Amino acid sequence: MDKMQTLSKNQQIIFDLIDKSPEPMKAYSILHNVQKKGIKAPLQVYRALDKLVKIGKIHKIESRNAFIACHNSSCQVSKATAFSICEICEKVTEISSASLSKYLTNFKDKDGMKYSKYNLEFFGLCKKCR
Amino acid sequence: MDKMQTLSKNQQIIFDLIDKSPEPMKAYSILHNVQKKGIKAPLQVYRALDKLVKIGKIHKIESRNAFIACHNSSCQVSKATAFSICEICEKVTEISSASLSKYLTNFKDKDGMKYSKYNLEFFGLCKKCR
DNA sequence: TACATAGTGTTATATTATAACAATTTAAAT
DNA sequence: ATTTAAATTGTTATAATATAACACTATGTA
Ligand SMILES: [Zn+2]
Ligand SMILES: [Zn+2]
Ligand SMILES: [Zn+2]
Ligand SMILES: [Zn+2]
Repeated sequence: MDKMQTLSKNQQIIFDLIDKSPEPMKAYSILHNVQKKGIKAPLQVYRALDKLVKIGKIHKIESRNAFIACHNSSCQVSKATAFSICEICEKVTEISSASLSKYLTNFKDKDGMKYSKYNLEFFGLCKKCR
Repeated sequence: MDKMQTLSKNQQIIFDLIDKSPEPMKAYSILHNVQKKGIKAPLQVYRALDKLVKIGKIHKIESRNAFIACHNSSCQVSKATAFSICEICEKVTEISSASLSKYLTNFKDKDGMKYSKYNLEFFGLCKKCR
């Protein structure tokens, strides 16, 4: 099912950085970190981010304007994403729950409408911060 | 349960504008619309927006950086929000589903952790756009 | 009154993201 | 192999979103 994607040079550099990061990274922090590798302009970063999001290698944490690598093969190329976010230390974890994704994928609103995509962000305190 | 909140002058002006709008409003569009009422600076808008979000009178649509009035008394002061977003016309509707909110409010992750807050955004095509 | 809390007005600045244009690389199709 | 289309890159400039810092004013409450 997963079509193998060959990343371009910039895409690979930026994906590797995000993938190694223990926390979500912001675009300009990414830029700062890849300037030594020749990526000099915001647009170069944003273009790679757009593509990486599109193919599901990373996700955007909308409430934080930050990006994390996907470690959940079942998240259907960014069509169904769920995260937990600690409001103190800002730790973000991708939630991988079959029952949750089943519930949301099948959810219908009052008019019987089903949706093609969703993003869910939970907030609370992580283990450490409680 | 709902404690009556008296809005300040700026808060009331900005809430009224958002409440009357048929679509989510962006901060600088709000600014533009209230300048004739004496609100001249972005910060005045953002401060009012922060407070209105905090007390649950409006919600922020994170994926769009836009704000809509809450019309759902059951959304527990912005602790549990769900929206449907049309990817063509950008129409946004607040979802009011007891079963959905029950499911998400009670959701526990793998470590048995419950969360104090969530925000869910569904994407698809609205009736008109299909 | 005295005090604390919330709100206001203002200027400046930080952060996040896209427009526009020219060139190059890559992948397919003939 | 040559042509063609699509994707990617590099670059400068600019748009859009959001906060810092400071001085002052209004409001609630002990
Ligand atoms: Zn994922
Ligand atoms: Zn934490
Ligand atoms: Zn609401
Ligand atoms: Zn629509």
